[in-house]
Formats: sequence, structure tokens, C-alpha cells
Amino acid sequence: MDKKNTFNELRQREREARKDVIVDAAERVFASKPFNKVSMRDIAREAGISPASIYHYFPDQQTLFVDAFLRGAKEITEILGDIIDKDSELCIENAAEEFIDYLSVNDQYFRMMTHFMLDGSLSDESLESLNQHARSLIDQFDNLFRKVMPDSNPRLLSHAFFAAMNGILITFRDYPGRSREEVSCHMKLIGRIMAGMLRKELTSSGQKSFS
Amino acid sequence: MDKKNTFNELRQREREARKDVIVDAAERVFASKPFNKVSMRDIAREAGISPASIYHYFPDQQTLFVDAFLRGAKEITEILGDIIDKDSELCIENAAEEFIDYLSVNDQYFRMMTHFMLDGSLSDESLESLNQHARSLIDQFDNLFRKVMPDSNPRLLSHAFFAAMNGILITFRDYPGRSREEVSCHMKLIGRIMAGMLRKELTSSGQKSFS
DNA sequence: TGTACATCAGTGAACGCGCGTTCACTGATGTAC
DNA sequence: TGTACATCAGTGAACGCGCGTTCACTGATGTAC
Repeated sequence: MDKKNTFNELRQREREARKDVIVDAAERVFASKPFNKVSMRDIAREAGISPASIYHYFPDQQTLFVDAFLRGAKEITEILGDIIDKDSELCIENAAEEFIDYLSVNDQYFRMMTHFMLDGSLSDESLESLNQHARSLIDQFDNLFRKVMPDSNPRLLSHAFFAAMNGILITFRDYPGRSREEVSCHMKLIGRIMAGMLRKELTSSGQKSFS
Repeated sequence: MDKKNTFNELRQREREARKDVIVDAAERVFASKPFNKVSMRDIAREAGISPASIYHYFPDQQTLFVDAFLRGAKEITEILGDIIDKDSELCIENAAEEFIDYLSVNDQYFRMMTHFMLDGSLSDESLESLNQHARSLIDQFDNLFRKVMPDSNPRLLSHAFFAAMNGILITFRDYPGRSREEVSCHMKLIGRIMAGMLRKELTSSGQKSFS
């Protein structure tokens, strides 16, 4: 009985590993072309399997796409958590810079995120996964503001912060006539300005909206 | 000869009017479903014509889509211009509120804008039209900051402002579990906070990036 | 006034394509006796 | 040890669909003589 369980566990783990191969391939494909050009056949080709095989591991396209996104999303949440744990004077600025840097290097996650945010044809399960992750990311920002500015309204500030970072990315990522580095530099500059402004915004945050 | 010209002009005007009917229909369709679900057949049906007819007026889908977007984009630029001309203490806050209000009511333009910003498969002409309009919108913001805070670096502030507004819209427009009004109210609150912060950011804008 | 011709808006039907997904099947591996 | 059976990863081929776009054609209107 013991042995049987181990066997099943092992098989389950192998299955998960194969699932990972598919998600890996999906991430590479998403990095190489626009979101709405990515097809199941592309991902299968990249993974070296047949399109039909994907359906042994994922019930449909949307589930695979959301899984692929969530992997990158988890990474950035962790990175942010690390920055917040490391005590530092310029913590908000650092978080801003790191957030912008990660998402302009790993541009595919940003594109995926915005697609999920914009196209309201997601299943309830997918939506719930995505919202859950968004909440945990905003929680990280809350921690950041609570730590740096204990008397403020952290939820409101972190909403503003999150919105500002997203806005910077979507507005400037394709700035015409500039190199990747110039754009990245510009985005980080604006990110630092915004972060600095939010840091000074201690007092007037007595206002309340939904949290 | 005179008569002939009048006739031709008239015919040209009629042609333009029919083009407008198609763009009108397109706008209505974009308002009713996600960007990437809108097809030429949808627009033709809405306009009451056959899909083939659209090709008498537009060379391809992308040109029609960009035209439809630019119409709404022009409107918001005008609205902003009016707000900036009306002298007012809270001008930046007003501009923020109006921008957010217009684009959350006319959500389709925001969705179109983000699609164009994200999917890099636009023709050079389309890209040029869109960039030209983006520039004229940012110019409006420049005017705003130049007027309210003459000694600042207006370009940088208006970049920050534009990014912040876009970010608010993309981040909260689909906030789960809240009504349209609640969300709109929350977005405007954050917009006002950001606007207020930028207004106070007179001095430290000596920094330069590209303009 | 009548007639031949040019222009052009508009269309139904089709073309060709790529897509997500399913199906019937193969073949390898593990299990029961 | 051998044999019959169950499980399941994997696949090539196909299904059915919706799409952007084109084509050959009709019919109305204006123009020239």
C-alpha cells in the first residue's frame, strides 16, 4: 500500500513535470509574438508535441494561458516581497524600479496581464485565479506602504502605486523612435518620480474609498 | 466647369457621409463587445450593408479600426482643450476627472487604445496616425502644466500624468464585485490624488529625460 | 429626345486560411492471477 | 513465468467554424453626341 502510494505520487509528479514543459513552451511563445497571435499549434510545436497532447494536460486554451501567466506573476510577487523585506530608505522607489524593470524585460507577462484585464470573456475560475493573484500583489504593496508610512491609508496608496506602474508600462513600452534602453530608463525615471510623490503623500490620505 | 466642380464636390461629400455611416456603426459595435471579437461582418450588419461594401470605403480592416478610434480620440482631445482654456484653480484635478470620466463612459475607446498600444502589428501609416494623435494629446497636457506651474518641466509631468490616468483606467475598470458607479468614483478619487501630487511636484522636476 | 457608353455603389457567393478542439487509434507500461 | 486486461501518454487526421477579403455581376445615375 505504501509502495502503491509512492508510485502514484511519482506518476503524479511526472505528470506535473510534463505539464511544466508545456507551460515553459507557452511562455517562450508568448515572449516571441503578440498575445492574440499565439495558438495551441504554436505552443505544441515549441514543446515538440502534437497539439492534441496539450489536451491531456489542460482542459482548454484559456486555462493554459492563465497558468502560463500566473507563473510569471508569482515570480514578480516574490521579487517584490524580497525588496520589501530588505529594509531600505528608498524602498518605494526600489519597488517601482524593480517592478518596471521586470515587466519591461519580461514584457510578455505585462501583455498577458493587460489582455486578461481588458477582454471580459474569461471563465469564472480563470477570473477568480487572476483576481486572487492581483489581490496578493496589492497586498505586497500594502505591506510596503504600511512599513514606510505607518499612519497612512495603505490600501489607497498601493492602489495608486499599482495603477501608476501599470500606466507607465502601457504608455511608454512602445515609445516610437527610442531604443529599448532609453525607454526603460525613461520609464524608471517616471516611476521614481511617482514613487517619491507617493512617499510625500502621507497626510492627505485620510480619504476613504473601497479597499 | 464651375458646375462640374460643385457636382464632384457634392459627390465627394456624399461619399464621406457614407464613410461616416460605416464608422458610426463600427463605434457602436466596439461599444458592444471586446475589441478582438469585432469583425467586418459585425460592422456591416450594424451599418445595414454587405461586408463587401465596406471595401469601397476602406482598404482594409485595420484602416477602418484606426479611423474609428481616431474619431473618439479627437473628441477627448477637444474636451481636454476646453477644460484647460477655462481658467480654474483645480485645473489638473478637473482634467484628471474628465479624462477618467470620458474614458470610463466611452470604454470602447480605451480598449481600442490599449489594443493599438499593445499589438505591434500595425502598418506604418496607422502607427503614424496614432502616434501623431498621442503627441497632440500629450501637447494638451503640456499646456496644462505650463499654465498651472510655469517653472516646471512640463513634458515630464505630462508624461507622468498621462501614464497615471491610463494606469488607473486599465487597473480598475474591471474591479471585481463593484458597480460601475463605485468603480468610476474610486478611479476619480485616485485620479484626483495623483493630480494633486503632481501639482505639488513643482521643484524636483529639474530632471531631464527625453521629451 | 434618344442612344451608347462610363462610372460607381452595392452585393451574394465564394476562396482560402487558421483556428480550437475532438476522435479513433497505437503502443508502452503496469496489474492481477 | 506467462497471459489477459487496464491505464494512459501521445498522435495524425479530421471537423466545423468564423474570419478577411475578392470576384463577377447588377443596376442606377450621369455624360456625350
